[in-house]
Amino acid sequence: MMGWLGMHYEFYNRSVVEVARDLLGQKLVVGELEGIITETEAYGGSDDEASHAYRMTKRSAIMFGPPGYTYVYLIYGMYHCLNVVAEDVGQAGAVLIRGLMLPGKIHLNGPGKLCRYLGITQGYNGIDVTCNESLSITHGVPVLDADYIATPRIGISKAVHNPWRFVLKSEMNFEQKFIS
DNA sequence: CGCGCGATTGTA
DNA sequence: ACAATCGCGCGT
Repeated sequence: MMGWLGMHYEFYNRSVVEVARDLLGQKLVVGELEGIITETEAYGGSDDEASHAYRMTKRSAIMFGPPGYTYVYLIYGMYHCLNVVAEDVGQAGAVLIRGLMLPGKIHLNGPGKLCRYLGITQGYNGIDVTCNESLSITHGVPVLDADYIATPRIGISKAVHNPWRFVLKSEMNFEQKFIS
């Protein structure tokens, strides 16, 4: 395919923590909607108790498969979460997309709100984002080391200390406007 | 086959 | 703080 600006297989075929970090600033395109990824989290395999792929199950099997595929799951019976599989085949890993900045400064903070706005449901599970029309990830804005922070992951009860959540600093400022 | 819980969010 | 809401995973 000529003129394809999307991230390639090799981009996702790396350490899931690196992929999570490097997805910051990239552009997520879903149908007619698009936005810059502002927040991610890395989830691993048998070494990560907080991950669905801590053990291989029917649901988490896709996290063991080839990188670059979507992993969409239902959480709390009412919200969906969008992930992109990382690491090589046989090595589990996926990046949770937690924040998106749309044109017009519309900020989707939170994985559930993000999927609800974009219309992402279970039908988006198992899509190869490196060659798909309805959902793709392309080059966005440059992100320097000084532009993001790493923190512990949100909403988990195990492996709580791993600093595998990545947030663009501009989003941190954005969030802080709503405190107090 | 039954049961508890979760990578969340909006409301009180 | 807490309810909403349901499919998955694990134990029986």
